[in-house]
Amino acid sequence: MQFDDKVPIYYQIKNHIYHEMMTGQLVAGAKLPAVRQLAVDLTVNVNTVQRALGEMIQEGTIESQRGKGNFVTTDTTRIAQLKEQLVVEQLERVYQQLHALNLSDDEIIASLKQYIEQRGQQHD
Amino acid sequence: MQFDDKVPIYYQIKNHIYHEMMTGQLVAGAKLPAVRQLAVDLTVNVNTVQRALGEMIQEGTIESQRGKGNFVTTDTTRIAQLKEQLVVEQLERVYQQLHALNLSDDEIIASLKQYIEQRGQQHD
DNA sequence: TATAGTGTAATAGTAAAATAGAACACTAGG
DNA sequence: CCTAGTGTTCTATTTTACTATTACACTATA
Repeated sequence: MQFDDKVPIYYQIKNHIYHEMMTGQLVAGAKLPAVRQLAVDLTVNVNTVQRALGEMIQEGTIESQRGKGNFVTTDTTRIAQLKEQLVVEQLERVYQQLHALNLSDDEIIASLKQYIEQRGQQHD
Repeated sequence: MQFDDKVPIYYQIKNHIYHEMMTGQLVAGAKLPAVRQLAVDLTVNVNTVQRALGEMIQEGTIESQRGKGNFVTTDTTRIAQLKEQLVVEQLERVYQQLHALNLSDDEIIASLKQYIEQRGQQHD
């Protein structure tokens, strides 16, 4: 996996797992790969994986069972809340950043539309 | 100034100065505060300021004159290009992140609109 | 009960970012 | 020429993220 060196790896691992939860690669109650396997897959150290998982356990996203493995929470409401929270965090950040570049509300929306339209002509 | 501990301070200082350039607090050709003064203003070490400025000098955003000070480039085209680049970088990031959370193109635009509308009812 | 697979924890070492402090180089003005 | 204000550079130290390695704790099962 390739990482952005501007943000901590353990933080990017969290986002990676969120991604798999939101896209259905990891459904509610599903067992995650073993921490040592994740470390190999992501080409990082076990402790770095553990740090990411530790925070997710703290926030109730995944549940740990010693000797068995780590599992996505079965609380689907919790997962839905998490997704909403992650989306809003992204929106807040981009809004703040573009606002700081002196773009108006309308310009922010327009620039995103334009970006996605142009992107659609080149990708997918 | 308050910093996000998830990203290097020198990097946030660059964004801070970009912000002032884009909002007209620092016009083309304007003299920046002395590095030691900036360090005080931002409650940060001189070397950290210098690292941020060094990168901006490299990319042609500001020009350094030993003994005189640091100045915003007079090349307004360069500044306009920079703004466009910074905007696109933000759009790319938020698009990638929201796409990773399984939002469609339309959902991404809709969620941003909704966020800005709701925000407008509470702020400014 | 032995063993393999799992999570957890602790120690030690490396690298990058940031800090603190000092020194050096240049400019302008008295 | 001297001095104050500026950018520039250097060394040393601290902190944080990450890595490497090992050990421990628990579970399932042959």
